[in-house]
Amino acid sequence: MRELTPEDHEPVGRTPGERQSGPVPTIHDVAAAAGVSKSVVSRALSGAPGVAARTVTKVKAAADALGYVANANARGMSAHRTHTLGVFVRDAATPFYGHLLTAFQEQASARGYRAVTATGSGTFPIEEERRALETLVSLRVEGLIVCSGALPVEDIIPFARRIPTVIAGRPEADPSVSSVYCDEVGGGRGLAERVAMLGHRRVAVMTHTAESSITQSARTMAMVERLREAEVEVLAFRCEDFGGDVERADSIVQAIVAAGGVTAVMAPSDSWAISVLESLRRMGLSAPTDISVTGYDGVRPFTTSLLGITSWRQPLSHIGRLSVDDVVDQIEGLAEGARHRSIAGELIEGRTAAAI
Amino acid sequence: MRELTPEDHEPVGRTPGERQSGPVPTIHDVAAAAGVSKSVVSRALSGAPGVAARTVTKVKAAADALGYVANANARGMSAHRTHTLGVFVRDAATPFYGHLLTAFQEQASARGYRAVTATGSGTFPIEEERRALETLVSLRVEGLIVCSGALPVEDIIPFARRIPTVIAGRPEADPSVSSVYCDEVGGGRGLAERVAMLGHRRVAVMTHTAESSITQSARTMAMVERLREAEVEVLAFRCEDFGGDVERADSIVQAIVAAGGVTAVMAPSDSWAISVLESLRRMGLSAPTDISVTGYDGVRPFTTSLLGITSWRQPLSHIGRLSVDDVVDQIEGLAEGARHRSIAGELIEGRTAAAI
DNA sequence: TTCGGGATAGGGAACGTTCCCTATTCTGAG
DNA sequence: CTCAGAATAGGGAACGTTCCCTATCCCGAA
Repeated sequence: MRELTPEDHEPVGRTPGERQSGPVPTIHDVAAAAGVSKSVVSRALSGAPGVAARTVTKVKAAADALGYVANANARGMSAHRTHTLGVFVRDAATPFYGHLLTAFQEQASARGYRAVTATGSGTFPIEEERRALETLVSLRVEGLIVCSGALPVEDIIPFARRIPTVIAGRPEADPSVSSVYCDEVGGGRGLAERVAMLGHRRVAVMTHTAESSITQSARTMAMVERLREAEVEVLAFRCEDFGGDVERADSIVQAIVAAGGVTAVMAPSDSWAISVLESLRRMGLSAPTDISVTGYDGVRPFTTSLLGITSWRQPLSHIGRLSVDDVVDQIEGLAEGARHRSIAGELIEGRTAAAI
Repeated sequence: MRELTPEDHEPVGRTPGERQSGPVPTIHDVAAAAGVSKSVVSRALSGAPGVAARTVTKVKAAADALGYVANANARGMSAHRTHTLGVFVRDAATPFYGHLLTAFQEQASARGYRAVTATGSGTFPIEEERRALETLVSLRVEGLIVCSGALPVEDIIPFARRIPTVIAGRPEADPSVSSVYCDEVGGGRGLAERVAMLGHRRVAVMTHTAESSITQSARTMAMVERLREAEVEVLAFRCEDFGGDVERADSIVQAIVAAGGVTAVMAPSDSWAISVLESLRRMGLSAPTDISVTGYDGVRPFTTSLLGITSWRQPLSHIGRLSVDDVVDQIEGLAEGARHRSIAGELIEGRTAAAI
């Protein structure tokens, strides 16, 4: 995208600001308007018993008229409950995290909680992620859902000791934090099995180290393992970055082609698979004619039939739902201790991988 | 995606929960640990003057040792400031909103604010969106950024009267609320001009009503207008849903093909364009050979060269940045009143639209 | 008529901060 | 040695709620 200059945005108009109604009304304002005490207002609006029906009506009318919205900060202080879940996702712009976010929000409200989200950006330094969790804690959220392929579990544990926490979307087996994830080993192996069954004997796997992505390293290790079991020759290529960076992809694909005889490339994500396919295209090659390509994640819009990526689908809405259930169960004392749940994914039969 | 059964997730393990360290420490705990008063702790940690250097060191050490994180609720109450911006996006799973979210977060932290996000899901009823804004207000955010193609401005104005507010990513000219958006008229017209220049004389435009999407109706109206100016015959097809729903797309595309002689389809978004391309594919047709197709938005991953969608790019990170600047300027009294800023987008020359 | 007791309303403390104001300590000049 | 005044520390109110406890009201029964 070209850099936009200041000239690109034209002020269309501006009107003098008349912020009305003065400061935000408090419970005292409502009490005064309704001619009752603040205690009565509190009970009337929260539906607590001990208030006459006609008083409730009167109070509600006064609250509506003033546009009263109770101060959640004060409520949190006094009631020692915020009914809020803190969600951290590494990169909201990625469809993978975006879908998780939506699932969290839906299930949280189904369970009677609000979800407050803090986000990073793809290139977030780890230290910033820790600070984001701290921000969430400062809001006194009652539970924490952490979605980051990068933040080490040791950085999460201190928070988990204080607040019910779940690590979502990545394999984690630490006994002190709950986790919900799509079975990465099963997924990596399943997809690799498919590639082996298609008859490929020399396969390039794009790998991560655990430092750069805990999730993706687990699945790519499983791919390598399963391919080797099928006596397939495996060539590993490091791709430490998160999404598919153009130059990175180009150089990796060139190296793969230069290695000679490779008939399939297994990318660690759909995003990377797209970058690989783009690189191949630039080199005048295409999948699966010249070389097979697989992705991983299986989330819209990557799954469009136009691209037909052969991939492995992670049931994100299910992961989201179970994650929220886990923290809420912890909060409400319905569950004791950390639980680890691994959910099965499934193969997406695309058109980018074919028999040799 | 098939429905996952409970059998799909296997508990991997569970350990007895030992939530340590008791309740979250307060400023009093830190004060006791450091052997000073709470006032000194407050000043030491906030960097306020009037505390001896060695006391600051001592207090910080005590706070670290206890894992003290100040209660933002209490701080907000006392200081009458929360340094928090409330962001509402309609559907976090959509790359369009996801990118905006990232931009908001980055610019907010650059300006010294934290951003708290509330999300809907594509099918959010309007009433729920209003409640989400109320939730944000209850947190006493200092500013509000609203991103929803659907929520009518009348529902936003009551909030804008109380709190600095900006409507982001959609054209809005109401004098009482700021807005930042990509020039929808310029974009719709620019893309239509391109289609006309390619020689198309009979074009299908997929339109929205303002009720279903304020943003998309503005751009499609501009498309229709510009095409008519070029004396191109325009056939309008309603597509009230938000993203590209498969059956919906199929029936619309069938209607377009049945209309006969249409050489180009202008979709209201890239998401819809993909659905249209998929439908065409199912019908054995392809773009641009049989019919040209254009999208709108120009955001990753829709912009992949593999799809090569002819589209119009909205500079989302720029929109995000200016939106945050606008609310923050309002909060800090650097700007008086509502401002409307329209930012130019640009044509993406793809391969799905060609000369007739 | 009086009184008990249920229904309803009000008062006040507490939550964890910040911020203002006062108390104490320290320093150096006269 | 005394004292002014700066530097530093501490005390207390306030923020807007909730929640517990007490006060008031009203009704019916004795």
